[in-house]
Amino acid sequence: MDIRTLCLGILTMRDATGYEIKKVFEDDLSHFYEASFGSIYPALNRMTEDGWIACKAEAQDGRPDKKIYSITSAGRMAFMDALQKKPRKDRIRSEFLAMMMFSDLMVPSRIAGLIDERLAGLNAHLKEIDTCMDEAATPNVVRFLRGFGQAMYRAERDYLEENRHLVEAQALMSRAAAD
Amino acid sequence: MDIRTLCLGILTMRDATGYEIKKVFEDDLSHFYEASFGSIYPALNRMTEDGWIACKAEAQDGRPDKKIYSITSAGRMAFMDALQKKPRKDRIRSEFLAMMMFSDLMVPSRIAGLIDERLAGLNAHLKEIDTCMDEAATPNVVRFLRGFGQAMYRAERDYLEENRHLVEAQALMSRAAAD
DNA sequence: AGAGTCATGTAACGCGTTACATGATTGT
DNA sequence: ACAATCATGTAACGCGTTACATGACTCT
Repeated sequence: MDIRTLCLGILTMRDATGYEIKKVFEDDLSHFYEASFGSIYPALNRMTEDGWIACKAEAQDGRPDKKIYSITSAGRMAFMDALQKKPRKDRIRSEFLAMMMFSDLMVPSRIAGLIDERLAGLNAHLKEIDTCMDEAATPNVVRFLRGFGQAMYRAERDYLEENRHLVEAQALMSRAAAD
Repeated sequence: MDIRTLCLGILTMRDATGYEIKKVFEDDLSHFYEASFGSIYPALNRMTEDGWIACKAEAQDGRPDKKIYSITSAGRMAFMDALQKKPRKDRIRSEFLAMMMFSDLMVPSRIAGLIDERLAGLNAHLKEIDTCMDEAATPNVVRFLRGFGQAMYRAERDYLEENRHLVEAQALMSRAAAD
């Protein structure tokens, strides 16, 4: 499921511009996917060529024409096919954890700083989810996805708080051994 | 932190061949990073050119020469620099969750099947971690990383078990409304 | 005054996956 | 017999990021 296919999926839900699709990525998918304009706009152009989506341009003053995309029946079929394929393994890439692996090459204050920043980020995410979870009118699916993010962030926060000593103590021991 | 830099980091811990580096990715980093030979071997070649690592070839019979890489002082400095940069945001890409977003386009049995498979995968991961967590002689850092994976897998399992109804019920309701 | 929102795009570039190529040895 | 382990690599290709280009309107 590349960005292209995901854009197509979003267009099964409603007509949208590239700009609006980006917002769906930010609002609903941000915890487990991201996409930049540099990938969204070319994706839309290509799918238009392929006949999977159609585009109506709306003139605006002082801004580029607004291009409202809608899915075609060929596009809808293509997306249904994509939903029948088995999802591939998650791709995760965490530089934070990769750095933790080398904690014995860092001074303790650096390790602590990294973990503190990470926790701050997690708490910020959680706060943000909390504020938008209250809103009624949120579809169940979006609730499910947001709740998923929430559960993961909480689990990570709890784990870090309880286990940071494993990397922080390790650094102290390596330094002690070096003396 | 690209694959190249991570290979360099692994070589701060011990000399290794490309093949062995791949195993470190599989054993210690698999929960939040992955790398294929197609990225590891070119990375090693390039870092050799750059003078960050050095290579000793060992002849073998019936197999390609074993190339044992070791980090140079220039390489060690480069890696220390990398550890001072602030880690970039995690990159996550979950096709499973992306598909869940479109649960109302799938028949209930398909949704249930996807979730069941996902749970099976999570349980398999957890089982695997359980078996290798017992081993003494596992460094604290590796414990920390494995424990991290464990905590995440458990959190996801629990979340899915408790909240799958949100996507499964949604599908039923959409279908009911369509009747 | 400055940040943020709306709105589209292109071009270069790097990164990494995938598939291919080779082939002996060891374990089930 | 068959799969897995050991061991290295290349080439094509796609995907996506990043930076750049443009510019008005609105909120603080």
